[in-house]
Amino acid sequence: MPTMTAAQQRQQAKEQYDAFLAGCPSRQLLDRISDKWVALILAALGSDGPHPGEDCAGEPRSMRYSELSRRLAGVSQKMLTQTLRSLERDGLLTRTVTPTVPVTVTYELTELGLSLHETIRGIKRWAEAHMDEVLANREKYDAHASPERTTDSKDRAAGRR
Amino acid sequence: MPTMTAAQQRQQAKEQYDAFLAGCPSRQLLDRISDKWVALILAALGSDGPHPGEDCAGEPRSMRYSELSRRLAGVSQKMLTQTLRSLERDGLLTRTVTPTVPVTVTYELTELGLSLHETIRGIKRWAEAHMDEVLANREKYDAHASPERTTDSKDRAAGRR
DNA sequence: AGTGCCTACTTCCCATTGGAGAGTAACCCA
DNA sequence: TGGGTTACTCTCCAATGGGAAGTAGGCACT
Repeated sequence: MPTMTAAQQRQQAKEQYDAFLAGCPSRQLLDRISDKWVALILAALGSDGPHPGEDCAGEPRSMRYSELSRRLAGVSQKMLTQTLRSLERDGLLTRTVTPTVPVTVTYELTELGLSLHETIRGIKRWAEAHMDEVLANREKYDAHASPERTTDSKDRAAGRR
Repeated sequence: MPTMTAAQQRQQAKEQYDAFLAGCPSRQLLDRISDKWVALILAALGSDGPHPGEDCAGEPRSMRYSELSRRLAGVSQKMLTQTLRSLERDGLLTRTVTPTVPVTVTYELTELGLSLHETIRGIKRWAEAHMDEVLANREKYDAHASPERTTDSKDRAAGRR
């Protein structure tokens, strides 16, 4: 068996942490929320204008599947269905089927979903306020990293442990 | 040739939207933030206690690679490195290399990263406040969906298979 | 009656993503 | 000189997600 001392520690720490993770619902939710499309669907149903200028139209309303599909056109139908189902499962939105001429399925935020939407709006605001800053940093980083590697040669005098 | 009228509309809408997406930095940032590990790294560097009880230890501090790796043990080394790099690129944290005996690399939130962390903390709070509710909804949904399909008789018109 | 199109999915296929784990460079200690 | 450290990097492989096509129920038109 190959010796492992540091790796062992790491493994141990990991198992402890994993156990903690399994029991930590806030972490589970964080993962759920961190889904790429959840935020967009919430934003759409919460009636945030998709345009950065208008922060929010304010009134959340129900939308049909096709309407959502149009609004978040980047999403595949598969993902849209999947995400909507999981959000319904979590009680963040309701799915209503009306047997009209062509079936009509509408989705609407619940109170719970609405409260999450409010929270997420904070992130949207942050993004709008700081995106140019981030973009600038990104460009600077790319420009600097290409010619010379990330190698900083300035701190060369420190031999301690 | 196969005719497509509704599909055509959809495609058109999609292209319009995609064009919009490309030009919308807030959306780009949303995607970046929605990364599974970004929030966790920010939380770690922002010194949120990993335990749900203690909301936040308050003072953000710099951490070494190995320390982060231990703290977010669920993350693979690859992902950790990758995510840290992208966050550095965006100017959300700084990476400092000290050529000690074994190299020491420390990561620290910038002011920008700190402000984002504050925003994300709101989500953490939401998760902690509502997770039990979500969990309850989820169970109810699963319990109801298992014996009979989601089919509420009128769902039948929706055409599932 | 038959053809065609509608909505809201579902299914198949394949490219990309992410995890596990081993390997690497530079350096010290015994 | 061999082992051990940190912070990565690389390779292999399974899972995820997108694109496109298929499907079910049903009306409208001919």
